[in-house]
Amino acid sequence: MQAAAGMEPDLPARAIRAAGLKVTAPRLAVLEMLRGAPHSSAEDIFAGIRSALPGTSTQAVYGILSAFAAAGLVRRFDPPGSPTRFECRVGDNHHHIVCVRCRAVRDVDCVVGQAPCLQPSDDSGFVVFAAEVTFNGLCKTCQEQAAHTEV
Amino acid sequence: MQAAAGMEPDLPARAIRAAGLKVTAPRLAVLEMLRGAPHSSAEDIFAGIRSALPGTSTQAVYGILSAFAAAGLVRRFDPPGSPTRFECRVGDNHHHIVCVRCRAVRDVDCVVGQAPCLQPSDDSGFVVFAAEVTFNGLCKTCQEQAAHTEV
DNA sequence: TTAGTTGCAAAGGCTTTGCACGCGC
DNA sequence: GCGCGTGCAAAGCCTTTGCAACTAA
Repeated sequence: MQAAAGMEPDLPARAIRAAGLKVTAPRLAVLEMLRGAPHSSAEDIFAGIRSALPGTSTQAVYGILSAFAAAGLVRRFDPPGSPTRFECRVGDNHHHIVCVRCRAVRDVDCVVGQAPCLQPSDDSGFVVFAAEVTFNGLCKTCQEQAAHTEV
Repeated sequence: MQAAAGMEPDLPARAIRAAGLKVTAPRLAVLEMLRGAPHSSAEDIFAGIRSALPGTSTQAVYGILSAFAAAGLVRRFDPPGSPTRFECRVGDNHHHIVCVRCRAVRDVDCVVGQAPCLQPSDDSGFVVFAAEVTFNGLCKTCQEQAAHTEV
């Protein structure tokens, strides 16, 4: 978000249009929210844009996110046991660490490099499009708290 | 765990008891069903054991599966967009290919070997317990059908 | 103008929770 | 006998669907 003179490139609007979708206020709000807060759930986004666009409903957010995901504008991510998250980073095949305690999500790049685990040892006739890697762990904060709890 | 004369080893019962859980008819049925049909959902299992144990309810199945998962007897697997699946294979870190069309699930071992992608490039202070790798693809059958449909 | 989007309402699927009865140990 | 596990009922959360009004193009 760089202030500029005259006409801004307005990246979000361009991205939406480039994806073949119409540019609307709710869509802009959703995309900008997602740029600022990756790994947001539909509910998070709804809460985040509610103040700016009071008329927008949860279902509208779901619809927008579905449209974005279908257009390849955002990527879905389903952490086990919590609602679907969305993020803007698409194209690069990064993965996620999820804290099993506080559900925090963090991006990580795979050790292997560009195309990480895209090659299963035995494809069994499957054609593989993409690989989702989810690391389950404990974030730093939760490690400390868990040490105190001492289960 | 060697087969013995006279008394059957009764693996499922032993496994349940070894996990510190009481052995009951529904639990045996669930575990045996899972041995024969890996990647079953709670609903699948419910349907599978209903004939043998008509009194067992869906909620009971959920409870049993939760207890098994907590005891490390079974492993949960959440394919994006479909209900949670369960499987008996635990300990070995195998992964899954999911057909995006028919939702079929297949086990695969990772290319890397024993501890596949357990080492994220940047752990950010996280302690990683496990890595879930999910390959999204198209199974052989769906490939052929998709070729005809020709989207 | 025209097609795509939004708003509103409602339903749907999957899963969890609460409490009394029953069974394994 | 004791305590865990089950059965039954109900609610909960997340998400999708349907239709009318609206707005971007």
